[in-house]
Amino acid sequence: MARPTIADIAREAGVSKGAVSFALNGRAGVSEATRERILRIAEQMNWRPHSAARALGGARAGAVGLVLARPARTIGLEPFFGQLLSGLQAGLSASGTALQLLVLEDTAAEIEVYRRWASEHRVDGFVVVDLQVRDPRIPVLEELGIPALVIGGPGRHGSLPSVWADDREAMISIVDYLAALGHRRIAHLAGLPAFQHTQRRIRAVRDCARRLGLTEAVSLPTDFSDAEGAAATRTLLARPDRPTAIIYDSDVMAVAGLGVAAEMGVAVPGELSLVSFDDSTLARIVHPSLTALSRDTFALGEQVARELLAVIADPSSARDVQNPTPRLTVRESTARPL
Amino acid sequence: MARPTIADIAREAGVSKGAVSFALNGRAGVSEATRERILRIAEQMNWRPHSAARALGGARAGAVGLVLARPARTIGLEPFFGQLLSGLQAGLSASGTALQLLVLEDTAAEIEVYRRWASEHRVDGFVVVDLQVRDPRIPVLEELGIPALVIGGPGRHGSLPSVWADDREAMISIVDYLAALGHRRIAHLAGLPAFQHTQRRIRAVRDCARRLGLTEAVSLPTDFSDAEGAAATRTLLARPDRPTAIIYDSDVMAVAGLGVAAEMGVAVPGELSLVSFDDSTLARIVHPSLTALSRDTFALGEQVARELLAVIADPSSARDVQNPTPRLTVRESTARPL
DNA sequence: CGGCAGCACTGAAGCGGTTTAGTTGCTCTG
DNA sequence: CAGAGCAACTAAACCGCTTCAGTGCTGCCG
Repeated sequence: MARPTIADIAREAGVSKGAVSFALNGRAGVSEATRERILRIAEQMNWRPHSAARALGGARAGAVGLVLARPARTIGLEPFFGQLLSGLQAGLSASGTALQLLVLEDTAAEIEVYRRWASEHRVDGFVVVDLQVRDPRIPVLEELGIPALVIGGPGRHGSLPSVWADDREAMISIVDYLAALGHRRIAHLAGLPAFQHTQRRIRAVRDCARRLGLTEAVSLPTDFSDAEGAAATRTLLARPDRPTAIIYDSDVMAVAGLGVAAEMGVAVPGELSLVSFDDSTLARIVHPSLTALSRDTFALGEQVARELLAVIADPSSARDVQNPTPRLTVRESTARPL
Repeated sequence: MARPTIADIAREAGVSKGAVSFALNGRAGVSEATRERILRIAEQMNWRPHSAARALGGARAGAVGLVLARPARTIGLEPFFGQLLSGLQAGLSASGTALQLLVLEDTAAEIEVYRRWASEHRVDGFVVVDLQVRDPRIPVLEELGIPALVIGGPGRHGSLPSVWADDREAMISIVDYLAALGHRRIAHLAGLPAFQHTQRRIRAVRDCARRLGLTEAVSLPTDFSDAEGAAATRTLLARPDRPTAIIYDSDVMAVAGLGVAAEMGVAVPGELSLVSFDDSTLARIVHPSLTALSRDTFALGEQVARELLAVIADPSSARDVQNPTPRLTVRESTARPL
């Protein structure tokens, strides 16, 4: 038989469609004996719910959306996203929820997709990343009234629940570590200034430098690309009073910076210490391996999935959850300055 | 009004639901004047189709599936997938088709997902990657009778259409290039032997070495991980008659190998030339930058999307399409041997 | 001018579930 | 022992859209 339906099961079991529906969804309304009989028949007929039919009738769509507005090519490169994706799926698969992924170029298009997917009932909720300073996506999602979970914060993300890690503490731990090694001239290659996390990290560096009396700590914004990371590193290293340590907001930029140092004949870690704000296999496999801030991105993804599913099931359960503060993993790229 | 339906439009336009459906889907059955009136009203009411309702009634689900059986953490690292993903989406978005992505650990689970998604009507077709030697997924997909497009080949992929590039020619171009530089001891760090493309590349190296009289060309299988890439490189470089050139099946392994060479004090490209079979930003940002085989993975994704949509629209249009053979991009990691 | 093809459109029947308003038949209670 | 209360189940509506068998009406041809 091609694709049995609950009507087939009902006929076979000699009950009504409604009874079958109750039985299959573990709801009250059928006796334990009948439920088991129905389940056995469904199993034996190899029945599977038709996701569209379920989504109709106002029920859940059985999927959540993750929309990324980034240049297509950075997405494959950032290990962060792969890890996050896997974690999300691990967390979602428990409830049989699928993940709809879309990568596109800008925030305007992203917002359009939120609108479309929400009105097409294609997803039950969204995961929002790369929180911006005055994020235009927030009011749209609030207006749509669809469950959405923000990764990042604490910060302005309206009424939407979030999962966040303490970027500020993490950045302070890096600067403290470098200062303890004896570094006085520290530079920070930040990401896009439009992102909230970039702002927080820049502020953390500034505050920390002030506290430690490091007058020369600078933060330079970039677009997160390897190209700008390399260019900025080159500029920094060409200065007469070049920094003895550089902190990169992403591992890709850190690796690019490492390449520039090698090219310019600046010894790492002898003459220059490098730290990446993001850890990944990438940071481990280069030589010298990079001291980096390790966070469990996979676990973050799982946590996000759990929270989002909770909000979908019960919108009033929305809350902000803190993810453990990332810890510094010391490798070969940092040492005392000469 | 909350979410207008075609019934609302029909009432507003003073026609039947059927007429509205015809108008909105560009089908015959309404006059041009009526169609425009209906479209204008739909637009004005901000109507969007309910994807589930459409998928019911036997129509399309409006999504295709990409299921990857790989360790979760490699997925984020391989730039190849990110690029492919973006390309796929670029190709799919034209027809408003979404991509359902799932990453899981093994092929058995992958097959289970094919079965489930197909019977739940969640997707209209699948993209299949990492073709294996006797791929168990092929017969399942054939049996399910659902459109599926294989990336990779030419090879045994049953009746399923494919998009493929000539790995063999590509590998030969690498070996020829290295031989022309004067290398005689060439090693090849291959990927998982279970993959068809691994086998093809190994055969190409062997045939080419024989033709050129390179008796010492060896291929070592790995699991594509940076760890095995590094370990195998270490083993090779520790040999008394160590190779003067190493070809890596992936950029991640190549970067890991580069790290090992630096660590062991083997100069690249002075004492050792390195070539990666996969190009990406990664290959460009390390120092020395890696000579690599460049293919337009984004374009590949687009092409795959186009072909898959064509097969979904008309199963009889299934065919094998060749993607341009990748070309070698020479960078800093290759030179004449000492 | 009758007949017939073709166009524009209607009305209703699904698609495969969920949900709700009954309907039985039974037990329990006062 | 009447009536309430409940468990177990049925029947039918409904979700939003597609599809198909009609139904008028027009226009053209012989």
